[in-house]
Amino acid sequence: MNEIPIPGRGIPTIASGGPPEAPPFPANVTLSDVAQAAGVSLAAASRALNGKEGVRENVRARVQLVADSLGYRPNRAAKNLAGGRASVIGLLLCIDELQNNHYVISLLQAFAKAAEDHDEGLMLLTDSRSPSKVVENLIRDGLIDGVIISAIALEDRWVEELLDAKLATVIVGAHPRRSDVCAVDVKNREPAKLVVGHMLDTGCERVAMISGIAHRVDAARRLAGYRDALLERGLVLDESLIFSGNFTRGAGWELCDEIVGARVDGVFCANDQMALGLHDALQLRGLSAPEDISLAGFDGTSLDEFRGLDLTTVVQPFSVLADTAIVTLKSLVDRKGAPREQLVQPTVHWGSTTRRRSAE
Amino acid sequence: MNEIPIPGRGIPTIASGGPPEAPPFPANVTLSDVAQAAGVSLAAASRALNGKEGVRENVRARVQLVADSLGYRPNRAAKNLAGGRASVIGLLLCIDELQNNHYVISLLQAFAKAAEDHDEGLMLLTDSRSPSKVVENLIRDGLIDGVIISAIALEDRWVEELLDAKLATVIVGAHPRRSDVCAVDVKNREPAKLVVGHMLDTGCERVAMISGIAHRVDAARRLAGYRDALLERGLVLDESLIFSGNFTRGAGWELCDEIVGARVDGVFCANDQMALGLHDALQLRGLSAPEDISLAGFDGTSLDEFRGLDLTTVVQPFSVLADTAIVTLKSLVDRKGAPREQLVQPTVHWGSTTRRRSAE
DNA sequence: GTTCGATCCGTAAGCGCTTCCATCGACGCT
DNA sequence: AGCGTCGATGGAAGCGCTTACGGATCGAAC
Repeated sequence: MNEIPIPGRGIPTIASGGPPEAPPFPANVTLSDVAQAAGVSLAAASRALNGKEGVRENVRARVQLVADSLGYRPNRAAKNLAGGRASVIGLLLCIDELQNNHYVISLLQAFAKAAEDHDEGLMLLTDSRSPSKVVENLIRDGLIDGVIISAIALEDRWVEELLDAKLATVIVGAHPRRSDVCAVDVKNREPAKLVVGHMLDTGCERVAMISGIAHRVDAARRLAGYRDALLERGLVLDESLIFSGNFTRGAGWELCDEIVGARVDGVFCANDQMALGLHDALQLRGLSAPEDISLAGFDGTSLDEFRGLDLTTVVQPFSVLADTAIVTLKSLVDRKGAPREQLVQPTVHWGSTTRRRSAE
Repeated sequence: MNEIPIPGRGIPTIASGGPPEAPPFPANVTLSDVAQAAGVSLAAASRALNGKEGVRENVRARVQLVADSLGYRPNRAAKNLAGGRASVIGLLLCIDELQNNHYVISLLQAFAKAAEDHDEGLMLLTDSRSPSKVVENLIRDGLIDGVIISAIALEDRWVEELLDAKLATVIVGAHPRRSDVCAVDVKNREPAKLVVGHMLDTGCERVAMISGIAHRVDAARRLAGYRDALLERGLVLDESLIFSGNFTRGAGWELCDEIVGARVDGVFCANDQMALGLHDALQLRGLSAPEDISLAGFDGTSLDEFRGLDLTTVVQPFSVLADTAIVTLKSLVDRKGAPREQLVQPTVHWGSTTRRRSAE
């Protein structure tokens, strides 16, 4: 079954040179090698391997089998040049965020993994040049099929440029302003409401929120979730309990005094980093969660943080996010169309920093 | 001067279509466009732009000028296919380290910037597949000129595979076992000695060290620097003051008790993250630096950490590291040869966590 | 049995670039 | 003046792939 006739392990390429010097890997197998071995033409082999029509199913299978057993790997440069997909995607993110933004790092990590899974190359693109410069490069270089862009902290100009340049683009993590761009995001509002609701249901009476950067959509949605929870329970919304943060650890740290002063018994932070900062500051003041203050965050990026803190948080399914984005981008590149906005469902990790429901 | 005759802003490509639909960017300029505009052959243009010999200097200048004014950008896919450099380099790192290892993140960031500076594309490679798989892909895909590999936390097999596959390779940050690989690293021993020496010279009498992962070369060198400082001052080396850490924040945190118990008045940590962990733990016990214990780290990755801690640390010149590595890789790719080991000089940031020399 | 259409497949033309090789002119020599 | 030499130059092949395009094959319908 597996026994496809392979033309001598030494593939019929150029004269194979002297006997003793074996190449480190089975010498490069080209599509034409595969075609020859499978007894079909170059064109047919290409069609077969790329799932295009115009090839009988049994031929396709045969070619596929031969390709596999020969260890054929398409040359991406050639593929791209000839007009096909290069199987390389770009990931555009704000380079400065890399340093301290756990969310961005998690995203990067997830995309690195997901790209491998999809057998796509991952080119790292950053905003260290002007949008138009970068976009220009991308188009001209011709070795990227599409771009995934983390809207976080990137000006809208980026998206504009990318779209105007007719590059396949998928946004991750924030709502697009334009109606012609695909976006993949996590649900923000609903889980925020869930967490805050839980805090209120388990004994908290004054739950504050440290919000994120005001103009960011995700921040707004999490805040909305917080409001929802309060309103649903008929509680009056105390605007003074909404502290404005900026998604950094420092923000949580610095807001500690104010928050303690506000005599709250619970704090929902728009992301984990702020929760961590707040937690540390509280600890320094001899206060602890959940005994003194219930604490919750968002993102799930601090779960790997060193032991000692088991934060309640809304865990972003980064790998799902990345996977979805890549699938979407691929279908965009193949002009198959794709849903404009996809929201994936996060899970809530109930850590030790919030009180658990006593009954149940 | 700038007035090179350009053949109508609409470059002579395909029929330019209707009048109103201007392309988002000056339509793709190919080398042949440039050649034509400059009045030379394709071959000559290629040679001119690539700095190869066989072109008169004035011709080269003219071609260059035309290329610039036309906004020519070589198509990397084509370039690569034809056997030239693609101007894309791979950066291989341990994907799991990305999450919590500040050093790796800084490295990544630095490389992203440096790559842009050198007009190189940056492909992110990870160790989520087996070395041979990855290497195989690289070779066959044919769109990478060479690989930079952060030896940190990667098994030696990676380097082996890469080298055996005859891929241009540069190691960053650790000493190679093989003598045929180029490496770029920061000086470890000397600055470690400097910092520890300073602690000893400014009042510390018992300086402990939290070492890094034992088998790692950088860890060993920093430890050696610590020893150097002690020995140089004729102090007896107390092995019990060397605590073994693992470069994580958690290690510093957890070693706090032991360290306090050892009644030391200074601690040199093999990296900043451990210093941070230790600092936090100390703070929680009501101890502070440098009043109670002088504290120093290594890497310089925590300087951007939220305010409140100004750690004394050996700052790795990440951008220099990245730049050097890329330059080295390029010359390797061009078969120009390169120094086998390059050590770049870090700077010491004297923060508030160590006592400053009273005089001076 | 011929004709038509659909389906499968092979031929060949590039994609944009590098590089080998032949050409060509200018120069220095006898 | 004639010849060899050498550097500058253009022509053309080809990197590995996709994709019109057209030829072959087969079944069905007349």
